Amino acid sequence: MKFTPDSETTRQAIIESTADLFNKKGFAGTFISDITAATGLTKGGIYGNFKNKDDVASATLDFNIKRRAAIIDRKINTASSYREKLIAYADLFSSRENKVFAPGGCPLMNTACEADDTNPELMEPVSVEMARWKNGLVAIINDGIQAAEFKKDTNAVKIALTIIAIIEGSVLLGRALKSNEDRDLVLESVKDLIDNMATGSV
Amino acid sequence: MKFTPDSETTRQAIIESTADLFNKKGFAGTFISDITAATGLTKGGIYGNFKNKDDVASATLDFNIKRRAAIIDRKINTASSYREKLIAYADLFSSRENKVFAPGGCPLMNTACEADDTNPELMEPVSVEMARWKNGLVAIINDGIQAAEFKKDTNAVKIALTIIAIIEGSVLLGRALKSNEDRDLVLESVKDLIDNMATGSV
DNA sequence: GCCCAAAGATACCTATCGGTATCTTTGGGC
DNA sequence: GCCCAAAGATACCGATAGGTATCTTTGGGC
Repeated sequence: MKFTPDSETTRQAIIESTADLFNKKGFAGTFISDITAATGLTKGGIYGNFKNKDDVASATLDFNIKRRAAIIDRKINTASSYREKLIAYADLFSSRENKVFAPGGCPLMNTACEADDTNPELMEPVSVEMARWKNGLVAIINDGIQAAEFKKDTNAVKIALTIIAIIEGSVLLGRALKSNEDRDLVLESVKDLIDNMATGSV
Repeated sequence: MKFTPDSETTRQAIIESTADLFNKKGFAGTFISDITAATGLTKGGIYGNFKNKDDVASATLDFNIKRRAAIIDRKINTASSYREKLIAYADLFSSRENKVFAPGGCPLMNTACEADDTNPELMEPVSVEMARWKNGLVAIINDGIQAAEFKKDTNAVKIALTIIAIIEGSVLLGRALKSNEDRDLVLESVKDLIDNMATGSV
């Protein structure tokens, strides 16, 4: 049976009800039987809408990445100053808000860890999104420098990467130490970092 | 056939030749066939020395964690001042030295990402080691405060966690962005963090 | 050099993996 | 209300997963 994507709504339903699965259990740890169980469909239903398991996995990863990005972008856009935009990042990932990720944690980190040495196809969108994240932060920082919110001698790329590192690191720490307090404490360092490059600070 | 651990040297050989495998491909992604291929043994040889795949995986994880800790501890102990000890951390994880991890990256991060929602047994040693890492850093910082190397108002736990976060984040960034430059740039922030809490700085 | 315990090889088992071929249902156009 | 395309269910496939039972080799004690 040649693969022809027919029912776009079913396809979307499969993606949505499988997004958490792949994020939690990973690519190798998620089986077609998990997918049929989660969707209530049978193999026929899955393979009528996707070429194979890889295909479901990439669609799902794409969905998780886009959802994450949308949540972040929405919040960032409401902030007025560049400083606030950066602060918003730290808040967004705190245990209080905690709605950036699908259950299972950051899809970028999860996929990077698993696919890195095994699945370049799955790794590619992660690299692309990570670069987008970095560039977005760099742009905010550079704009903030232009607007005299941040010091002129700020290394935008270094700060941008460090913010990402602290955020992702906080997610890892929170999970490994099973501690929201530790996670939130780390995220305060993002604010310190921003305060340090703000004009007016020493 | 009841399991009795017989040949300690074979057992160790299996662990050593499988350590990289599990770290790269993960628990679900590594098969018994991979283990026999890597060791040159047959199933009989494996199952004579290990109860099951879980057993090989935990032994391997334990090995990777201990190896990582040994490399770190050795280097930290050579540093004379507390400040140098902390600086040594950042250097240790830079792309120049790069010998902390088994191929496949940080076993703590890798295992945390995969096992977190699926395998509490495998997750446990990760939590233990992460706590040990945190406590070790906190101790160094507190000692440094006592020795007047660091400011009195330093939040030791926060700095310790942030150092870990930046280090682990740098590993993730390096892999996702396929960039050693970015990875090393992030690690400079660890030094900045230390400089900021050093007495003598503003 | 014989003997025997134990390490490891061989052969085999069941379950389930990803995937496919075919049958059945269903709902919109006429 | 009949017809038909297409969505999805059923039934099946070979390969291989993890694991076990049994055979074979081997080296140390005597």
